[in-house]
Amino acid sequence: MDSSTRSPPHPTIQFPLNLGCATAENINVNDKGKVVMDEMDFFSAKKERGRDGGTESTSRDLYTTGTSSISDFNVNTELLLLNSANGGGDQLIHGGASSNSDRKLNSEVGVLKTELERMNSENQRLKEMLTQATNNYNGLQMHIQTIMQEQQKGVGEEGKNFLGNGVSMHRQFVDLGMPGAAASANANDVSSSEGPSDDGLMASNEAGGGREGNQSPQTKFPSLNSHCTDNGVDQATEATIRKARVSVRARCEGPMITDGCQWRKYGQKIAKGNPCPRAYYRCTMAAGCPVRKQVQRCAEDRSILITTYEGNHNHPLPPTAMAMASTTSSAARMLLSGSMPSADGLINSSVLARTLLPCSTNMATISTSAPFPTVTLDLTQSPNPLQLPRPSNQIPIPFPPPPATAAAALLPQLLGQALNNQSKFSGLQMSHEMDQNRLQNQFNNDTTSSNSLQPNDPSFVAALAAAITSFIGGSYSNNNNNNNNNNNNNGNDLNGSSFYVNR
DNA sequence: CGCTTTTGACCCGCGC
DNA sequence: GCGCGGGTCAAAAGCG
Repeated sequence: MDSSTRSPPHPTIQFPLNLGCATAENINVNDKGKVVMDEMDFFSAKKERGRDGGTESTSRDLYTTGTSSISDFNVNTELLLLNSANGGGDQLIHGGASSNSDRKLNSEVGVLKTELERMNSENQRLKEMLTQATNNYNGLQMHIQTIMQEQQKGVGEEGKNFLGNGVSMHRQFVDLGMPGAAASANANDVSSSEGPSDDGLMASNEAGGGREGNQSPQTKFPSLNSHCTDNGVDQATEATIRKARVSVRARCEGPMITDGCQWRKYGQKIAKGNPCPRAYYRCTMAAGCPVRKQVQRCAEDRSILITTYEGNHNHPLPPTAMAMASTTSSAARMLLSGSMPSADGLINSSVLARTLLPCSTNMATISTSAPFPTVTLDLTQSPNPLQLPRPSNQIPIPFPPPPATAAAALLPQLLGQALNNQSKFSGLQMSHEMDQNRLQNQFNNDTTSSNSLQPNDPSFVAALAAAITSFIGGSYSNNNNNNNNNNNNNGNDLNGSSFYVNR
């Protein structure tokens, strides 16, 4: 694409990230005007010593031992100690320690050695604790999935599941042994690097080489019908979650809203009933990521862009992308949990809307009557979708940024939280709650220390306000991480959107 | 040259 | 069984 036509980086939610190395020395502005962080040089000390030509052997021995693997970090204490005596190592080795100073030095070395051994053992103990915690987490997750499966069975016995597409649900749940199992494991491996996360739960059910649901697993894997492993349940649930969708309606003049992810267009269709083409995108931030989205303009109002997300990422995400990812995950899980069933398949939005935004109504709709259960966020109906409960005048944000980008980035996060709260009632969100809280804390960072934000809670609203304020104040300088997401997300200046903050 | 976009063809589910 | 519509594939074209 023509880089000259690119719009300036879009503001996104700012996530103050202090890695302890953000000094004036390692923040540079590259030739494209972007602020970049220098890589931390953990070996600078080594270089220094190497240049000095001094005790290079000491540092080399230490570093080469320690950099083979982070997890297997072992300090060669013996070598270090032998050489650490400021040139006196030879004396220690060759028995030259006959003086009092040498004996004193020797005892100090012994103390240090003991201290290092103690720290090593402590490190080992911490690693064991981490392993145990991970195991506990996995066990809980398995337990949750089992409960979900039982609940699904219970619903199925009633002859019809809440999604209203029992046949396809059955098919999806039988998709337990799709060849994507290996890919799923890999996907989980990827996500596990960031700790417990929902991201890894959404393994691709298309990794088995095909379109989901196209081929009956009963014909492909007849033996899978009779028994289901826990792992299989996970995959089946993930496959089902992938069917759930989150739709965002926002006023946007550009081709897409910015959501922090990288997308690649793979198709375009003229859908019935809408002269505007529907574009199909898939996430390209990681190979095999199952997340897709559809982008289509509203037929009635061409300024409204409808973005529908499907699936969950199987890779680490930038913070702004996490917002969307958590939304889709939460929405899918809520729909799966059946916590808000409705006889006619259309769920009233009031509960969700009230939970989502106390001051706004009728902007969130959940529909299970569609081919796929869909949560729709309408950012266009209310002129104040993010109206905050402050008794003051409403003013539009006095900045030229694309407001709907912020709204689109914020609301999924809120929706995710709201949906999560809804889902709590079904008791199915234990692990996800952890993720949500983690995300929420990250989302709010130093603006709040809440461990369990509630959308109805004033603290939540305050946190939201802080986030928006943060977004407004520092958005332009914090968008580089997320707007390397190629050209797809560029040019979408959402000037026509209605996004206001009361002050 | 590699990546992305375009676009016609193809596959599949669903309703009649 | 047939046609329609949604979704995806993949070759060709475009672009930097």
